[in-house]
Formats: sequence, C-alpha cells, structure tokens
Amino acid sequence: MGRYMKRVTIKDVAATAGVSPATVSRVFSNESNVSPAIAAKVRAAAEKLEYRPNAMARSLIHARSDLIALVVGHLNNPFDAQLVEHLSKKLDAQGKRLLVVPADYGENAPAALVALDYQVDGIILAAGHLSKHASEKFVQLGVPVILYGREVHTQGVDCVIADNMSGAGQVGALFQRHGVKEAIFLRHTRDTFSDDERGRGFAEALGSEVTCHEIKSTADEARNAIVSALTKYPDVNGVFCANDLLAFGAVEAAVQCGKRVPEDLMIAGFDDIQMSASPFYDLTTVRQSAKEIATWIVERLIQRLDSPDLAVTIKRLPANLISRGTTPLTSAFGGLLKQAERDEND
Amino acid sequence: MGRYMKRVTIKDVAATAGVSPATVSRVFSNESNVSPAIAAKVRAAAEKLEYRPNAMARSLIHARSDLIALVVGHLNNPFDAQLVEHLSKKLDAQGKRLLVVPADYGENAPAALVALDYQVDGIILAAGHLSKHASEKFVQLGVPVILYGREVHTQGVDCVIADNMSGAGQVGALFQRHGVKEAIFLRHTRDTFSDDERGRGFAEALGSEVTCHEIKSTADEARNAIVSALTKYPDVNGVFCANDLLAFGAVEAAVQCGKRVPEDLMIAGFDDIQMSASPFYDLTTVRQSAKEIATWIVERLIQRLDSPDLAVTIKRLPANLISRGTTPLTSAFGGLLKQAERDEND
DNA sequence: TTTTTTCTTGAAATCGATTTCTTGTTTTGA
DNA sequence: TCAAAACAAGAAATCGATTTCAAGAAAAAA
Repeated sequence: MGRYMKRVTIKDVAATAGVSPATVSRVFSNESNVSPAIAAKVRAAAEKLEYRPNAMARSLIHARSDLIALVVGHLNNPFDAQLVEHLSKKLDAQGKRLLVVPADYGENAPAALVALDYQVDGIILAAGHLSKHASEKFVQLGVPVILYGREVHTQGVDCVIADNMSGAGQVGALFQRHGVKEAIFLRHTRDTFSDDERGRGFAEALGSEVTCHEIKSTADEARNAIVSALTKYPDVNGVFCANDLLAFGAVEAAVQCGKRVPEDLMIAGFDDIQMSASPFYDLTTVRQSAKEIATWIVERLIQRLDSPDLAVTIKRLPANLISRGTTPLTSAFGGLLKQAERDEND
Repeated sequence: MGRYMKRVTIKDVAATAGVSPATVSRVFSNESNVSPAIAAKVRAAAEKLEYRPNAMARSLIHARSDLIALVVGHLNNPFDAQLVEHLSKKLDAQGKRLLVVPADYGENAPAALVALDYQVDGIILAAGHLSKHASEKFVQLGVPVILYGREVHTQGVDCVIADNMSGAGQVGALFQRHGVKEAIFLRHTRDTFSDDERGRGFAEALGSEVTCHEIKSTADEARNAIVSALTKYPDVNGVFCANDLLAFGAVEAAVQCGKRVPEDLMIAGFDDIQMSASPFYDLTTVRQSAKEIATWIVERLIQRLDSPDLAVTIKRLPANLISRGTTPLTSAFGGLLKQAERDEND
C-alpha cells in the first residue's frame, strides 16, 4: 500500500497563495489588517487544499485547548448518560470539545490529572467522589473546576447540585400526609453526599421512623434488599429510594411481597428518568433536569474563562415532586396533573 | 485576586535538576542512554515541581495525540450509553482518551471533521448516518475509521455490527414455531441499516405476513403506534421491535388493548438492555454486548495504529435470542434457562 | 510636494517537548 | 598503554501555528 497523504499545513497554504505563513494565520484568526484581495487568495488556496488549522499547534501558543474534561464513573444510570449528551452538545455549540475521563471511585485522583496534560480549559467532576488534591491543583493553575452532585468549599470550585433537601422533603411530606408511620430509605454505599442529603431531607419532613438500607447499585440488589426488609419490618408502608433505578427494584419487591402500591406501601424515587413514566412502574419521583444542569455548567465554564476571578457559586437546581401512581393522589385534580407533567421532558 | 501559578515546563525541571531539557525528555520518553544518577536527579526534580509533560507539545512532534474521537448521536438508548462507558474505559487502559463529538443525523459530515483538527489517532462513528466524504478524508490521512452499526465498503473503513440477520432470524423462527401468522415489525424512520437487516431477518425466518411500522423514537410513540396497529389488524399475534425501548412500548400497548402476553400476542425486542429483564416487562430480546463491541473496536484501533495497512474487516458480533416472558416457553427447561441467562450481563 | 501617519506584509522568535547531531567521556579490546 | 567502540549529555533544529517587530507601501496631513 502506498503512503498516506501528508497533512496540509499553513506553509502549504502560504506557498500556493504566494504569501507568508503569517498572513495565512492572520486570515484565519484576527482577520484584521489583511487586504481583501490577499485574504481572498488565501481563502481560495485553503479551500483548494482543504486546509484545517492544527488545534494542537494552536493551543500550544494560546495555552488553551478548547477541551473540557468530564470525569465520570458509570453510565448505568440513564440520568448520567443524558448529562453526557447534553454537556457534549452545549459545549460543542460553544466551540469546545468534551474529553471523557473515566474514573472509578477509588482511583479518581490520578485519573483526573491526565486532563491536565491536555491543557483542558476546564474540568467537570461528575464522579461521586472528589479528589481534593486534584481539584486544588486545577484551581491553582487557573483551570475552572465544576463539581456536580456534591457541595464542597474548596477555594475556586463551583458546585451544581439538585436541591436534594427540598426534593426529598416533598416526598417526606407527601408520605407523612398519607399516613406513613414507618419508612425505609434505600441508598448507595458510595456517592454519599447526595444520598445523605436525600435521606436527611426525607426523614426530617416525614417526622417518623426511617430505617436506612445501603446497597451497592444494581436493581436486583435493590429488589432483594427491599424484599427482605419488608419481611423483617412488616409495618413499613413507605419506601424512598436515592434514585429511580433503586425505586424500580422497590416496586418489584412490593409486587413480589404481595403489597398493594400505593395502598399498602408507597414508593418514590429520585431523578425522573424516562422509564419512570412507564405505566408499569408509574413511579412517583423527584425530577431534576439533566439539560438544566448541563446548561448551567457550560454557561458557568464560559463565564469563568472570561473572568477567572468570579466568586465561587454553589448552585442548587430545583428538584420537584412528580406525583404518579406509586403514591396516593393528593387531590381530586391529581389525575390531571399527571398528564401535564410530561411536557418539558426535553 | 493574584496571578495563577505558571505551568511547569521541561525547562523548569531541567533547571532545577541542573541538566538540559533534552536529558529530561529522555528520562520521560525513551529512558535509554541516561545514567541512573542523572535520571534519579531528574525524577526528583520533576516530582518536586509536579511536572507533567504537555500532551499538546508532545503530539505536535509525534503527529499523534492519543485522542480517539467518537461521533455519536443521542444517548437515550442505554445501550449506547454503555458503549460510551466501555469505550472510554478500554481506551483509557490503552493510554488513549475519548473525545466526544456530538452529531445529529443531518449535520454529521462537518461535525466529524472537527476531530481532524485535534489530530485524533482514530475515529469511531456510532451515529447511524455516515458521511462518506468525512470518512474518506480520514482514511486518506491514514486515520483509522471504525464504523459501528452499519456495513459499508468504503476503502479502509472497518465495520462492527451485530449479526442482525441471525438475531432477528432467531426471533422469527421462535414466532413461527409458536404459530405467529401475522406480525408487525416496528422500526425507526432513521438509522436505517440495522433496522433494515433486523426486519429482513425476522420476515425471512417467520415466513408469513409482516407489516412494517416506522416511528421516530420515543416509547410513547411506540405505544400509540402499536395500539392503533392492533386495533386495525386484530389478527396480529406477534410484534418484533428494532430495539428494546420500542418493545417496551409494545408491551404497554398490549396491556392497554387487553391482549394477553404471550398467549394472544408475543413480543420481542433487540439489544437486551438492563430494563428488559425487569419482571414487569420480562422481555424476550436479542442480546448484543456493548462491552464486546467496545473491546473489538479498541483492539482494532490499536492494531491499525501499529499496522495501518491491514485489510478491512467487517466484523459481525453474535446476537442471540434471550427468551423471556413475552414469548412462550420453548421447552420444559425453558424456566431454567431464564435463570442462567443473566450471568455475564457485566 | 514633502512629511507624517496608517496599513500591509514578511522575517523571526515563541509555545513545550522531541530528536538528530556532536562532542566529550568512559569502557573495551588488543 | 593506546586505539576503537560504546555511552552520556548538551546544542540546536523541528513540529504547526501565532505574534511581535521591523520594513516597505499607501494614505493622510501639512
């Protein structure tokens, strides 16, 4: 097989246009101070050669890469996947690219640092666990850090996180209104921050006994945990789960245990992923919007690139109860509300 | 606020170690031809200064960036999300990073080209639609292109795709064995290639009448489409869907129409996403493995980087029937099989 | 018409790391 | 002990684009 085509550089364009590389560069960047005639000639040459400026060389000079790193763990949860999609789209619209840095909970710290090698213009930490060292390092270098799903007070780190206390509180209040006396809160072993808040918000609003169960992650595990909990504590009549996937397990467990939902047992989750609206689960949950989060993150990043010395923001995004079939109707109009809710689901 | 810390470069390390930049470079790359004493000194200096080589500068010289672009559309389907996760992990293990390039179906062509600017070492096209021009351009430049979910015969483009004919054929055969005389195939308007094959494989194996319905994407739409189809063609007793998400809609539609599943109507999907195993859907489907696909893609990329002139491969990955509750049991042992199936779900 | 100012453009330095080329040093072998 | 080979480390060129600096040309002011 023959050789591959050499990459066309600024020199090639300069040569065919009969000008200096400097001029070509000016045409593609400033545009200022270059005569229309020459500019046209350069443009034509570039077009003909299909020239595309080398982003690496460019970022070497500018000390900015137009890359944004996203440190993320599993994408099992559709909510996280939506977040990735929206982030990549929003960033793209701003001329930035998304670099995905996978990180398991344990080895988070060094993983995030590879982003530094690529001179990323910003970094989004979506993995539950945060390496304080890594984020301090980024801040020190003037690279914006945005943390999702956790509130920290590290100098220079912006945080976005759902208003967990409020959202979970709405569930707690709902349960309380409908007479839940003994409840279970099902959460993850890891990713403690959000789950902590959700548990607390729920318990406070409910005002009665809450047993907390921790599991690793899967739906099967959730089902098993709830089945055994329900047999052990037969008086439990409310289950709140740290996310919808866990709540699906709870709904399944209820069926398996012969409990009627919501009469014998009410169930709620958190996130409002697409499947939650399934008529089979018809899950009451707390909605947070991946799109809204992504929008906030990207806007904040862009702001911070312009003015690096902005004060740190801890942004709480709304998290509101979406009442469906796993909890009793709140009023005679409850049924109508269910129709309207799906409107802005993106 | 004060100034940010200057980035530490190879010169800084050289200075504090009292050697030349060339020597520092040698310590970090070849390792060859540098005395242990000096190497140690350099390493110490680098450690102290927390030096990290600038990936941009490095790739400028080497003409390779260790970046792999993934052109991808929506991540609504959990299967695609899994693919992203596995790809990023596998690539990471090979010292490569994943650059996500979002692309809607229409504007695919120019979008993919931005990957060129970053001198990506390879590109994975997962968006259903493929720009021939873009991929030819990549091939021309010696950048490996791997296409997922579509078989093309563009010079130099490797393809991975599930064995749709076989998988869908297994569904068709199953339906046929259980006496399906009139069936519906539900598919997308877009992303035609895989859906085409699945429809064809299904129809051929079934050997009787198949009506094809096309919808855009959502579960609601799928449900509505099937509901109206079932009322229009009351004799239909089998529905095969191009993926599991659509099949969920079909299951819901069956319930809504008062059809018993699988007695009155059997249903099957494609992909075997996690939710398909839910006891509520308990969906018969065709499994393809996102992990397996990701593994193949990454291995192939790595191979091609070493030896760019490999012959093009069209790789068909196995797609096998997972028989669950939306189709009748095949044998007395069917129940046992259902237990075993979840083993290697990752 | 002459002088000053403003535009255009190219030459050369630069970004950070790599690598060839060279020189100086050490080791080996005769 | 001396020549030949092997090795270590620095100087300088390079990757592709940007940008400062300087110079020449054109436009404006006197």
